[in-house]
Amino acid sequence: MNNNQELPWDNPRFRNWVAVARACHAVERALGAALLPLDLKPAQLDVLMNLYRHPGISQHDLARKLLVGRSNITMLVPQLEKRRLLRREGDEKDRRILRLSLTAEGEVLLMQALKVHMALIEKAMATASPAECDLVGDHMRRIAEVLKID
Amino acid sequence: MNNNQELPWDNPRFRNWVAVARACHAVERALGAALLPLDLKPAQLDVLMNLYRHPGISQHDLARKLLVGRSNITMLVPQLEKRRLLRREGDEKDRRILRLSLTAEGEVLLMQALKVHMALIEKAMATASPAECDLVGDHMRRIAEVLKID
DNA sequence: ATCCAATAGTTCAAGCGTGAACATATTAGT
DNA sequence: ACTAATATGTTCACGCTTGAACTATTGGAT
Repeated sequence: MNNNQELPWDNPRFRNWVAVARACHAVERALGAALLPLDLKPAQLDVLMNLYRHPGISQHDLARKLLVGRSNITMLVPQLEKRRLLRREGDEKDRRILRLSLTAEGEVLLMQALKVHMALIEKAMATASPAECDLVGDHMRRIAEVLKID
Repeated sequence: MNNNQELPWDNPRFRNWVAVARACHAVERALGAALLPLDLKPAQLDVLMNLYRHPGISQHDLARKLLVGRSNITMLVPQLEKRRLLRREGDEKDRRILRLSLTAEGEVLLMQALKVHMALIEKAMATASPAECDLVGDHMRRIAEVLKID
């Protein structure tokens, strides 16, 4: 078995990306555990966060922002609607579109969940200086750009 | 609705972490698409990569390295075993343990998959200098450390 | 020796995410 | 106006991952 190609583990970019993926995975798991008391999944929190930032967003746009399929939103939204965490209203101009927004209840739960999320991220990111932190963020935004995400 | 807590979006650490999570998600999806021709899922590639680096690893240790449940490995391994990509041998000293290792076939497929993976990572990471890249990697390894991963 | 706790792996039911196929509504071309 | 293409959301079957309950094996305590 002759290595006629460079082995990925010898490549700094590859090794560093693996570290990124592992850290991401670890944080995701920790977040899932930390949110258990609120009976909220990370994916559901992502929805609430986006509704807070973009009230009245359509399901289609929400799916694009979350990098998931449209059908996923269809499955996700009714759960949150039943729990009165969000509202779903048909657009008057375009009757294909359903516009989503947080209820007061949803906003309250979101704030509780954000405290948990923030605490976790603080703990994880505290090991780097603000400047390093920004550098990491800039790099990641560039990656998302390269892979054509808006 | 009075903001008696700092909003996460005002916190650089939080915003930057969100960028990390999004980039990770984007790369994962891109990798899944790029591996389709090889009929290999990212999770399966992770297994093959770990077997290459740690031949004879037990299923339990593999699960810990991949940050997944033990049962996940139980479901994952037989598929790869049927495709003759890996071998599964009982430990002689401890008959509870099944030791996994790549077959020659598995190693060939792994190398093909790594070419695909490398190309994607190169494309993503190329937007940063080697020094920045290492800084990102170091930060992420520290995060994994904080969240107690070995 | 015997018993008990810890460890490795498996099984199973439940939940999540996906893409393809579909229904409905809108827009553009002619 | 009529038709075709496009856009939004839903349904459904499939595969992945999980955690709890289970079996088998090992090691240590008494």
